[in-house]
Amino acid sequence: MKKWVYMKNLYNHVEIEKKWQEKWQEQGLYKVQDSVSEKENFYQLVEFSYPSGNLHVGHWYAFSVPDIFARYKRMQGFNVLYPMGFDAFGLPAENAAIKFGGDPMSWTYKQMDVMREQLKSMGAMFDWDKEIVSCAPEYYKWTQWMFTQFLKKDLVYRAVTKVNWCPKDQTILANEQVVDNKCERCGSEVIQRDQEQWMLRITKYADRLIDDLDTRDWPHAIKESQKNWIGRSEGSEIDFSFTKKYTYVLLHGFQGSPNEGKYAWLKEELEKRGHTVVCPVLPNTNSPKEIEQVATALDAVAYDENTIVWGHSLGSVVAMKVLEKITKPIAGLILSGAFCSPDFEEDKIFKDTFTWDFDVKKIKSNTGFIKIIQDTADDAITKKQMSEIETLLNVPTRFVKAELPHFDAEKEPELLKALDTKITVFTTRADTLFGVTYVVLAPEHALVQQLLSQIENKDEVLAYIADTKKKSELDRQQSKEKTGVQLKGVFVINPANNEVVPVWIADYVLAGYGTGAVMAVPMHDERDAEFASVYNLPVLDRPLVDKVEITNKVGGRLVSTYRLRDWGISRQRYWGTPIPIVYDPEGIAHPVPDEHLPWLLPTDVDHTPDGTAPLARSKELFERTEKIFGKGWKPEVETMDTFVDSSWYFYRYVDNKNNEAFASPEKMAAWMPLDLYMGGAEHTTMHLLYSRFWTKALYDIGLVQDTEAYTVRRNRGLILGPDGNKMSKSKGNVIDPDNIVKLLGADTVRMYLAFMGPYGVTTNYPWDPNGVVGVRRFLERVWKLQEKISDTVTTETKQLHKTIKKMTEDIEEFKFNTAISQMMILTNEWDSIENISNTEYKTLLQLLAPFAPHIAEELWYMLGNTSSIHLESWPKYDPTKIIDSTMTLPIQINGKLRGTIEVAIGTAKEEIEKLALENEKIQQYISGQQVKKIIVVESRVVNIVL
RNA sequence: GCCCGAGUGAUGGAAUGGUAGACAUAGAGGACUUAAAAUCCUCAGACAGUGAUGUCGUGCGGGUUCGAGUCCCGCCUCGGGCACCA
Repeated sequence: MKKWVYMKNLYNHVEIEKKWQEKWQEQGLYKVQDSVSEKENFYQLVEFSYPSGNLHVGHWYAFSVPDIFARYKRMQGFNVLYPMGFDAFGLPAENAAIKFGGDPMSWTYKQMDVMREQLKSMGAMFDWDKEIVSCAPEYYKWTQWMFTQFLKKDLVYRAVTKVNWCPKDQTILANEQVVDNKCERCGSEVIQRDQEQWMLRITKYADRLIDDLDTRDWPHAIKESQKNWIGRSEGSEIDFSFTKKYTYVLLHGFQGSPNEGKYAWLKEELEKRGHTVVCPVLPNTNSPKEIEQVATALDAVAYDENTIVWGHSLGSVVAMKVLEKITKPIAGLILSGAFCSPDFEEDKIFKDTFTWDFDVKKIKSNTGFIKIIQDTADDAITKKQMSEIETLLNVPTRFVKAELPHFDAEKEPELLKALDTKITVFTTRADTLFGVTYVVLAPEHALVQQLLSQIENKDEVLAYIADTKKKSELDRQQSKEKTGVQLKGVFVINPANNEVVPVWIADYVLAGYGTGAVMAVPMHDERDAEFASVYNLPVLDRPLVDKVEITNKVGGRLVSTYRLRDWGISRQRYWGTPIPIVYDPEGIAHPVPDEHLPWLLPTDVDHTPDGTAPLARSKELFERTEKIFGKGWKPEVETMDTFVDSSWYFYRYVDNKNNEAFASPEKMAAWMPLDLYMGGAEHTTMHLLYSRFWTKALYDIGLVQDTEAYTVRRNRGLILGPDGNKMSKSKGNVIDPDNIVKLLGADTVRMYLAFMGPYGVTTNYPWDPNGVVGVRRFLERVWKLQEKISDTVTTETKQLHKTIKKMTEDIEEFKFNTAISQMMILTNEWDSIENISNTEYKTLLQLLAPFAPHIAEELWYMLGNTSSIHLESWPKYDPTKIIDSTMTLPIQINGKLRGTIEVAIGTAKEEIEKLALENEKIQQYISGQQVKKIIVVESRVVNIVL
């Protein structure tokens, strides 16, 4: 840009742009009404911005180029909403506040003030009355409200992520805090536990999120990567039962009997599977005594390594007492509806007839595995009791939903699942089932722990599991050599042909995908083949069968499995939307009722991160909770992922001041779904997927009318530095838009960004400091063309109408670059003619207005107009005026261009053929050769084939 | 490895299967100027030729077609996404 100096006298952009920005604001030129008679609404949106501070070229590209389209649509007669706001929660504000002092809130609001002024310098048609700010209580009130609505619809739940848990310290440990599977601080054995975290059930929508993509006018790339991300694979779950048969002892509870539905049903089901089942009648079931019940249970069977004991309710207490007494270890202990203290609301009759101390050491050493399974909606025992027994035995509880509370239904499939051990594999190749030569479990698979007592090479297996745990995710990904260990002594049966196959563990099988277990078919699967060759496992070439048929035949299930995981939204951070949950003294979570929303983010918090949730340090928050809900109530101290805030913001723009609802149905009906959503490609699998899920969830609850919130989506690319690299301070290639705007004007910057290449494709364009000057020159040319206006000229040039036509078509396709070049072609032509008419020039200004709103407005008023050019309509071309009378037709010989002829439009084919052949130059080429064929493509080409 | 997308002058980029390189930048020459900048005019894919003109030319190799930057097959390179996903 070194050679260019602007001519102050000719066109003073600084003055003009400032003047019009102020006037527009005074006039309220861009105020948007919800409906304007005879105008169709058009809602265009660009992803709102994080208030990071200075506006960079990327912001200009993101917001000012779409403004061209918004203005164009407005001139086309649409009532256009093109709003702006701030995605204001998030980590950078916390970090900045730490770095520069102060608190995240005042820092954020200060940044927003700066950015708002910078955004205004673009001359965009934002209606600032529509602004939204995601960190404002009046906004996050609705984020919280939606969360509680989702909670009611079971779209929110807790507890899925596996975390390291120290049962003594009652705390989550980071991987770094676990040494040799022991707590770094207290030395207790660390267990892997499903930590309760707030999760959103996005996987429930996996199918719809994939299937509805087909209805969208979105870039192919987005659809592909969302599909990829969700990762649906359709296949079968197939059960492989163990060769080993057990003797089950089923112990019923207080006032129970083996004849009750679930016991009888379980007995039948287990016997069907070849096991022996003993179901003793425990004496005096209405007034049970420990001594006689335990004695009866002990007499029921000879307890040995093939015995599995299941105790339900009080039966779980009996079971534990049995385990204290037996002399040699059994295979396993399963407890359901279990407790270890008589801490019931009313005194139970067995309170004093049982003893409530347990020899945990003895119990544990007398059994191969312990499983606890509890009903989330249990009404017989309390959460506290569940937590007590978990702590007592130091075994993670599996929470399930029973058919009836406390597993009191006739049939309880979850119980059968817990009792009947088998390996369930997921496969997309059920057709290869006959070729299975072994089965592989993920080392973390729960079954491995359960099988431990019967594994002959226990030490080797444990060592391998420990090794796997030591490896970081990265390590596991990097080393592709297959490793694994056979679980010696453990075999399963292939349900298709009853062949007995060995079971292995290997870290190439992932616990988090499918069922965490695979059937290995080395004949048809590369990884299985690799593994088989490392460990010399057999490879069987068996005929393929029909997937569906075989799945049904072996009692398997056709299922889809997904790569997509549920969305964990809990953040141990300060600057975010507080999760509107409070806990009662029993520790049960309750949503904060609507009347207490917004559930305010406390301000009395030292937000310096130290790994714990900063809100836990807020005195005010805890006092507020007790004051509203009562003594012993505690607030949730986590905040939400900021992607939650941005999952619904497009609904708020249409009704941003509503205190009664997140948006009124009328306003949503007026504007939603978005007609056009533009944004960065980086949001493809996060924001775009989350917000789609959010919309569908709102739709299912009946809060919105759309299953998809945006009709058309376009991604844009990046603006690179002049050297073709991503702009970064360290590379010294950062273009500061403020400087260029000062030097060349906002109009020039907007238009240059639009001129670089087509918008809406994810191509990255380097900023050319010289290129931007070309656009400035063009604007000056337009300015100077005023001098050529003459009242005596009334004819309109053909080129003008061609320009209108081409620009209209190009803008519709976001090809602003060719639209601009067409304007340049027009002005280049005008440069070479003497005079132009007033109306022609006015039309040019109208065409220019969306691109360069300030200069167009200035010139418009200079022509004597008294109302804004931005209230004008987009020009229409006259089709009769673009018809040429003659045209140049290329003549090819054998497809090679050899000359051109001028012909009148509408000349008959025969005549064109004749003219072509008569052409002097063409004659030279033909010179005596035989013309085989002449192809005349109307107003395109003539091809002579020799 | 798998799945997308893209390869056109010195550069950004134009081209419903029909005159490849519009428009713009950079470049060369000229006009204006004491001079420079700005502005205006002209040239400009490569090679050969004084020239008219010819040959070649859209990542590479094939193919379809009267005709291919564009469609098909096989590669190469770059960019993006996913990745031991069963």
